[in-house]
Amino acid sequence: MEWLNYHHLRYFWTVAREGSLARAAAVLNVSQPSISGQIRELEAAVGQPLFRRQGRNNILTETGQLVQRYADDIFLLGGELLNELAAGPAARALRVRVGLTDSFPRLVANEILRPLFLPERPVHLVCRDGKAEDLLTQLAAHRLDVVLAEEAPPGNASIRVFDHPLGSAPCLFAAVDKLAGRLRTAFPSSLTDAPALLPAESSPMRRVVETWCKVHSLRPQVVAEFDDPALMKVMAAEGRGFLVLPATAASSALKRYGLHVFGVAEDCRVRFHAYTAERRTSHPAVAALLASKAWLTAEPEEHGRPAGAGLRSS
Amino acid sequence: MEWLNYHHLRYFWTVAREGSLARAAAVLNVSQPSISGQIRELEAAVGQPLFRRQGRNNILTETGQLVQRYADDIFLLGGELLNELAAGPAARALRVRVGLTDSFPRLVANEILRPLFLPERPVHLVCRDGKAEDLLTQLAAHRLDVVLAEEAPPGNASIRVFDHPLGSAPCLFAAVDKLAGRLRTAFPSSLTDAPALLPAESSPMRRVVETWCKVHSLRPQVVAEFDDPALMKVMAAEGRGFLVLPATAASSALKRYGLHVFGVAEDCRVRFHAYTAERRTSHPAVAALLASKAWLTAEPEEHGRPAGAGLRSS
DNA sequence: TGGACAGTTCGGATTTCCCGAACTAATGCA
DNA sequence: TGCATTAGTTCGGGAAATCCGAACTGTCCA
Repeated sequence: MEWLNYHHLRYFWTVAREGSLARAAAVLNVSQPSISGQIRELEAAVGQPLFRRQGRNNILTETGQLVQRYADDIFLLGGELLNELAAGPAARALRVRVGLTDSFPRLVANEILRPLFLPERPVHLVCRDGKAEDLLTQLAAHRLDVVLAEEAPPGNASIRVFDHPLGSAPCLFAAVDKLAGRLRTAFPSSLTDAPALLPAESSPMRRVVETWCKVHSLRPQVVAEFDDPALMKVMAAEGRGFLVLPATAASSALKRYGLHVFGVAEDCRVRFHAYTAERRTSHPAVAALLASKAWLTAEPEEHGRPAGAGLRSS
Repeated sequence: MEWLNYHHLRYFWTVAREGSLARAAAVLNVSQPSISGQIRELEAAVGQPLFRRQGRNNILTETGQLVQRYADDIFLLGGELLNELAAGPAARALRVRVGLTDSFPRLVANEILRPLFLPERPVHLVCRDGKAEDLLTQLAAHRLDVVLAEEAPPGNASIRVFDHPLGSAPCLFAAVDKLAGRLRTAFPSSLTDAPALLPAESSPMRRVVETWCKVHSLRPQVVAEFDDPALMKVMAAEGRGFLVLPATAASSALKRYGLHVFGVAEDCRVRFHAYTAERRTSHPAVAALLASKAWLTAEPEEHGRPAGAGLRSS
C-alpha cells in the first residue's frame, strides 16, 4: 500500500463516529453496501480488521481505534481548511514572508517592515534568517516574498532576482559616556588605536567600515568582532570599545544600552536592498513596503555635507 | 462544496511541492493531463485559482499557499498513520482507557491499575474522570475499556454492563498526631462529637461511613465535606478533624500529610468494582487487571476479627 | 523566427464507485 | 420455540470518476 485512500478513510471514520453502517449511510447519502465495500477495501489495504462484530453492532478493534484517532485529526484539518476558504481571502491575514540576511540590522528591519502593517487588512509576518545565498534560493522557489539585504544581489547567480534599493544610512559611532567623550574630540582621527567592536568579517557592514577607514587612513584597534549584534552592544555597554551602527533607528538601541553617539560619517553609508522574485511584485504588502521609503535618510546628491561631527571625504 | 476531495488535494499538493506539473506527474505515476484536470476541479470547488502562471512555471496564489499549509499537515498525518500501521500492532503501545468515578480514591486506583503495566508490551493509559452515569454511557459506546467505581452498577439502567467485584477494604480513621492520640482511646465511641472531615454526600464512601456510624450509635461532628479528596487531606493535616480512608494504599497518603491512624473498622468496608461492556473482555490488559486481586485485603468470611484498635460489630 | 519546454483541451478507454435485490446473522417478542 | 425486526453482506449491472494519448497553445531561448 503506497498511499492511504482518503475516500475509504472518510467512510470508515463516519461509521466509527456514528456507530453503525446504517446511520453512516444516511449521513453520507449513500447506500449500506457501498460503505460495506469501501470499509472492506480499507481493511484489506491496512491488512487488519478495523471493526469486530459484537452481536448486532460493530465495535472498533485496537487498530481501528488508532486509525480513528488519526482520521479525527485529518478530517478536522480538512474542515478547518474549508472554513477558511469559505471565509474568503479578504478575511484572512495577509501572509508576508520576509528573509533577513544574518547581518541585517534588526532595528533597521523593524523600520523597513513598518509599512507592511496595512490598515485595511490583518497581516501575518513570517521572518526567516539565513545566509544571502539560501534566502535567494528560497525567494526563487517562492517560499519567501521578499529578502532584505545590505548589498546588491550577486550578479553571478543563475537565479533571477530583482533588486530594489531602499536607500542608505550614514554610520554612527557610539560608545559609553566616558569613551565617547574621549573620542568625540578630533573625530574621526581619534579612532586610530581606539578599541573597536566590529561586525564579523563576512558582513557588508564590516566591509563598508573597513573601506572607509582605509580611505581616511584610520587604524582602530579591533577588540572583538561579532556575528550577533546584540552581543556586540552588550560588550559596548561594558565599555570595551566603540561600535558602528547605521543611523536609522539607532536611537532606541543606544538608549537601551546607555551608549552615546560621538561621531557621524555621512560618507560611510550602508545601503539597504530588497530583493523580489518578480520585477513588479503582485503582493500588496510587499508593494507597500517598496513604495514607502520615507523612513530612510535620502541618499545625498553629492558627498560631503558634514552633519554634527561629520566630515568631508577627501 | 460539502466535502474536500482529498484525491484532488493530493495532486495539488504534489504539484505545489514538486514545483511543476510534469515532475508531479512523474512522481504520481500518472499523465500530465490527469493532474491538470484534477487541479482544475479543485480550483472550481474552492472557487479561487490556486496557481498563477508566471511565464513557464506555476506559482502558488495566496489561497494556494493556505491550502498547501493545510495539505502539508493532512498528508503528514496520513503518512504517520501508514507508518504506525506498517509497524504492526505488536510494536504499538496497548491503549487502556479507564474511567474513574469522581469519588474513587486515587491511591486505590493506582494500586488497582498496577497490573496493567504488563511486562510484554508498552502501555498507554488514558484516565478519565466523570460521574458514574456518564462513564457508563461511554463504556457502552466503547469509548472506555473499563470503569472503576465504589458500588455495583445501577440495575435500572438500560445500558448493559458487567460487574466485576474487586473486593473490599476496611476503613481507616486518621488524624494529626495530637487529635489521633485523643481519639485512639475508647475508639470508636470517641468519635462522637469528634470533628470529622467527610467525603461529599453523594459519594458511596460517605454512605458507608454514615451507615456504620448509625449502627454503632456514633455521632461525629461534621466539620466539612469535600468532593476533592486532596483538599480533604490538606485540611486534615491542619488538624481540623479526622478523616476516613480505605485501608488500601493509605500509608503513603498518611505519610505525605503527616497523619496517623487511630482506628480501623473492619466491619466498615468500601467495595471496589470494575465495570466492562462485555462479560469476558477481549482487552488483554483489562483481563490482567481483573485477574489480579492480590493487592486487596480479602473480604473476611465472617465479621469481627478486631485488628489493632478495631472492633466487633454489635 | 523556429525549436524546446510546460501545460491545456479533447475524445475514448478504464477503473472505481454506487445501487437495488436477495441473502445471512443476531435479537426481541409472543 | 418460532417469526418479525434489525444490521450487515454478497452479488450483479450501471453510473461516475479518473486516466491516457494525441493534438493544441503559450513562453522562453538561441
